[in-house]
Amino acid sequence: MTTIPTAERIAAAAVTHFSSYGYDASSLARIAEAVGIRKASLYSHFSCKDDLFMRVFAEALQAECGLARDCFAAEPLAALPGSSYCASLIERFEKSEQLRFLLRTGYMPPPALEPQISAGHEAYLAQLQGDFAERLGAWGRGRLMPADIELYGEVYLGLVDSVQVKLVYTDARQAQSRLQALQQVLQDGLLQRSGHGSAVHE
Amino acid sequence: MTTIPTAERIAAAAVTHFSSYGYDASSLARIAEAVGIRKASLYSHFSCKDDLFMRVFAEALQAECGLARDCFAAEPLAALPGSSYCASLIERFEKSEQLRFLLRTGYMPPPALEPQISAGHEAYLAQLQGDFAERLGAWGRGRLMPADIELYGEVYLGLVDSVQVKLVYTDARQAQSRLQALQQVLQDGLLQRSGHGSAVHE
Amino acid sequence: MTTIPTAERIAAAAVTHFSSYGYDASSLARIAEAVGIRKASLYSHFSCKDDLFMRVFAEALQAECGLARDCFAAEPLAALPGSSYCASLIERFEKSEQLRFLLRTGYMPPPALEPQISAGHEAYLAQLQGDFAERLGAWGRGRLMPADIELYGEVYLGLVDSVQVKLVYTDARQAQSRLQALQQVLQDGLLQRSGHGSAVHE
Amino acid sequence: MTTIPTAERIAAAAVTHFSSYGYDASSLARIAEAVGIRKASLYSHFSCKDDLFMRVFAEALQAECGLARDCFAAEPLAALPGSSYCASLIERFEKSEQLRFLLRTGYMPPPALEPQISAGHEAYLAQLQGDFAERLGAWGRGRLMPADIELYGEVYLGLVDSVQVKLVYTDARQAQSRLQALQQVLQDGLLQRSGHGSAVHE
DNA sequence: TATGAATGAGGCTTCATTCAT
DNA sequence: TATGAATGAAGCCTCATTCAT
Repeated sequence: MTTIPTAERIAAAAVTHFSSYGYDASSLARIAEAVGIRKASLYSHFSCKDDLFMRVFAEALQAECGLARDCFAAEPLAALPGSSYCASLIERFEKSEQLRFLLRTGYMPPPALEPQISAGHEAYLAQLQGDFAERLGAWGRGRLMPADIELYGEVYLGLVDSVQVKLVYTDARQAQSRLQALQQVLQDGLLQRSGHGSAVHE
Repeated sequence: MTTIPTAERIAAAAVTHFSSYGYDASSLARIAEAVGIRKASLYSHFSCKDDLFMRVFAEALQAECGLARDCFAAEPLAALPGSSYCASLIERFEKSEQLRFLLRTGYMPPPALEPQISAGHEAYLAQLQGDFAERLGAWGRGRLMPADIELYGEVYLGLVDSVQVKLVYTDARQAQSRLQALQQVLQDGLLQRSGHGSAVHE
Repeated sequence: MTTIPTAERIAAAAVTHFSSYGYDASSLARIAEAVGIRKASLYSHFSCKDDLFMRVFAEALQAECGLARDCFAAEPLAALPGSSYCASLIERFEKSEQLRFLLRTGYMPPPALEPQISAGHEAYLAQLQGDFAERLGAWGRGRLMPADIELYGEVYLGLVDSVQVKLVYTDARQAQSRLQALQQVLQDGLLQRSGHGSAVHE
Repeated sequence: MTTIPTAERIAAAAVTHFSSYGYDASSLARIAEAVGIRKASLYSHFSCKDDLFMRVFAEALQAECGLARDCFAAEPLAALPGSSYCASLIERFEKSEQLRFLLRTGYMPPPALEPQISAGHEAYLAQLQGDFAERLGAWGRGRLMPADIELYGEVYLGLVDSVQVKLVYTDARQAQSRLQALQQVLQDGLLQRSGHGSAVHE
């Protein structure tokens, strides 16, 4: 029987609120209420609202980076590179408050925190691109030129953004059909460039 | 010598503030100050903050829909369908407060206004998809199957989302390279499906 | 086909609002809205809120005084003095916005208007007492002493206040039963003092 | 040396203001000022203006009910039933802010609070009537019929209302003469009905 | 007579934060 | 670690009133 540390419960409540209402419309009073403590008690764990926000952001980002890495690592060589992670995104979106928080508050962070948020986001995207490139290299078995790898890396990031937008805007179902469409075109292009005949299927 | 009506000046200031700080962090006091009137005077023109927000949103959306339509209408038949509009997006983003407002506040609208915002956004996307499909049909000269048109319509929306995200997140330069990458793949696919040889260029 | 002058329509709307919400909670904006004109137009008819209030108050008071006078004048000599007016109060209360206004805003007038309101109210009560005394003299056919007439005049005002309070607080039905109880006792006393035997009825 | 808790000082200031100006014309800013704290500090003790109002109302009502009960309990059996409480009302009115608040804000409570206010008021009246009836039974030594007791209960409430109205409207002196007049008639009636000869005095 | 626009004052309420306990 | 109380700043909005048209 372990009790969850207060700081963690605060972070969890914060994720929920920031994700639902954004930074400005989330009030420390309501977060405290959700945790079941008084407003002033928050300051025993976090120095200010920004601190709380940045900690949950960093946590969520790190978690996402870890999951992404795992997805890429576990992906079969023959699979369309990066497809596991996209599937994972869609699958997790409705279950994971943390993921929703990450995607929703990436847009329009409080101006004061923008630099750190952006830096974190870029690191995440860089990792994705790197993982994808590595995977793509293996998938292409040397038949893809560096320029192709770079091109498709960019395309892959666009695909991820697009899926994320669809998740945030609408829902998992529509994100799924968008993913399929984009992956179809991505795959067609890759097969063509990697010298496969047009008859080769996924 | 015409003077700009106060209501329009308010709307303009509102677009600036909402675009820069978001709905919650934009205060009517500062908007009034930017216009050069007193806070209470706003209420001679708008019934409340939400009303002001929705009006500038509707205006921005309508303007964007009009510009999109114009782009598609003026696009050469041989051009990659929808490329004019994407170019227009990137070109206008840094100049047009209204466009920035539209893209930035599409994400995380105030919960109370979410339904109307979403409805507007969906209409915009539907128009884009319709215009693209029509253009694509003409471009393909009957060699594209309906399923292809549908597939690439979805892909085109993904491309637009992706470019918009890149604009909002980072800047026009990165949005431009992403656009090029995605258009490259889009074009490759279209050429292949429409039976053009690989030598055929846009 | 005659049109009702705007000033009268304003007064009518004002009576409704003041009666329902009191002076402070009644806003000129909503009164204007009820009339179907703009707020500023009110000032073409009344110089300020207090002026409007005092005019409808004076009107209501005058109307009530007139009705009271009529009630007393038309009352059969044998009737319990003042009973007609009390019956009239109860009967009119639910139909007459003006009466409700008078009774409700008599209590707690805006401090600035208190002197005038009080003066008006006292004049109304004085008239009631005078009319009652005259009627009572006739009813008693000289068998009541001046001290009795004075005593019962006070009692009658108490009865009226009490009925009015019951109307304002609760409803006509309860005001009716209170009236009956008080009149019973009033009558018993009068009969006794005027030397009637206990068999004499109203 | 005990310090008065802030919440109580707020309540006291609120009673003063509500009693003097009514609900709408009383501002939290001025109440806070009277207490010597900042406006925002009020919210450490009361959740909103209505909450503050209802709390002081409940307190005042409870106090009044207690005092009424005490008056009836301490009243000599031979005294005119309920006369002690009426005397107490008149005596306290000018000294007790709480009593003035209760009587003044019973009329025209803020519409949103009307139900609770009314319920409280009715409970108070019911208690009065009950206490009076019990006292009257003892006073009559079995010579009063139940119908008489009921009749005079209603009359007593009318008497109380009438005295309260006179207190609120005018002053203690006039309330006193009204009380005397009404009590005279009440007593006359009771003596007659309880079979006392006309020579029996109070 | 009517009104659109403007305004100073002020309404209630919430905010993040501090501090003594 | 937790909290009750306090607070300055700021939030949105409504008020009665004025004035030029």
